[in-house]
Amino acid sequence: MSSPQNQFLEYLAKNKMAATEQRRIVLEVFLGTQGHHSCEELYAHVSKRDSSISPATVYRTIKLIAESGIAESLDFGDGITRFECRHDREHHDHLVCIRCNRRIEVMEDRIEELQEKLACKHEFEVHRHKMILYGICPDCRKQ
Amino acid sequence: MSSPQNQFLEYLAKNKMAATEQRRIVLEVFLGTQGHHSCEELYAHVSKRDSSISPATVYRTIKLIAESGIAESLDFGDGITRFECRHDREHHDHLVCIRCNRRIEVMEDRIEELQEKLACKHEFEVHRHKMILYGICPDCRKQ
DNA sequence: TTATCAAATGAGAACCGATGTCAAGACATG
DNA sequence: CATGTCTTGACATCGGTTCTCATTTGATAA
Ligand SMILES: [Mn+2]
Ligand SMILES: [Mn+2]
Ligand SMILES: [Zn+2]
Ligand SMILES: [Zn+2]
Repeated sequence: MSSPQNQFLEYLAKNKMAATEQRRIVLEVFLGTQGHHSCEELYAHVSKRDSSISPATVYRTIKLIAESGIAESLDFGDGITRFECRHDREHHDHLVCIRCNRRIEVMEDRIEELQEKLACKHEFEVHRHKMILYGICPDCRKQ
Repeated sequence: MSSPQNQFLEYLAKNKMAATEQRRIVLEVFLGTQGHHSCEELYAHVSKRDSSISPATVYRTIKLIAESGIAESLDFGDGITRFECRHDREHHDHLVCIRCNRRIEVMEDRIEELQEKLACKHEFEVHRHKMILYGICPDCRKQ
């Protein structure tokens, strides 16, 4: 498997899009982060590297990065779209603490299997799914 | 179990809120609908009954109806908050067609159980969850 | 009943993440 | 290089929702 940088360049080439300096920088900054980040947060990091890059370019570029398969967009229901890196990572879902917003990443094969069966039963062809469990995390329960 | 009307009145009384004509009408209109409806759609129906009621009141009231437990707010990820009636209905999740937006309601006890176990494993106290499977519905697959 | 006053309403402004517009600038191709 | 298209930064605009505030209404007590 190629590096995310090459994967992105291939995606750009295949779609006849230019490999600009801004796109390279946004990708580098994104790859340098961990967790789930909003465009606003990414823009703050990008600005430190090159303050001339605009928020609009960050919005545009992270969307391309997601379309190339390197990032996944996440919607935790608070009106802010976040992105996380998909490169060399397995699929997972999230537990979200409604007190402190802590997010725990989880994966349960049997749930995934049952989701597929459930869809199959309705002759539905699943492309993706979203499963979020909202509640109180261990730390917040102790308080 | 009392009627949703009484349940709402009890909720209002308990929170020292007035049982206004507008609130009664929005509830009646909401109860008269089936499926998943946005505030804009509800407002259109409410207007037919009483054209003096404002959109803001519909937004405010449906939120109270949800807080009272009669409605549930749904987020299918398209930026529009929808509401569906919870009164005398079991919990369910949704399959969403990314072509025609058709929504199929599903319920799988084993998934619900595994979700609870999964949360338990992380010492997480689940309050609610969201599970949506996005894909192509049977009708759209045939095309 | 009627008076009282906090609560709710309608109208419209404001919010805010995100997208659109467009002239100026940068990239790929020869 | 020169060319033509793509991309960019700046800024306007969008749309669902929330806020603000003067006016009206409903709950409670006289
Ligand atoms: Mn994650
Ligand atoms: Mn439903
Ligand atoms: Zn927490
Ligand atoms: Zn369909």
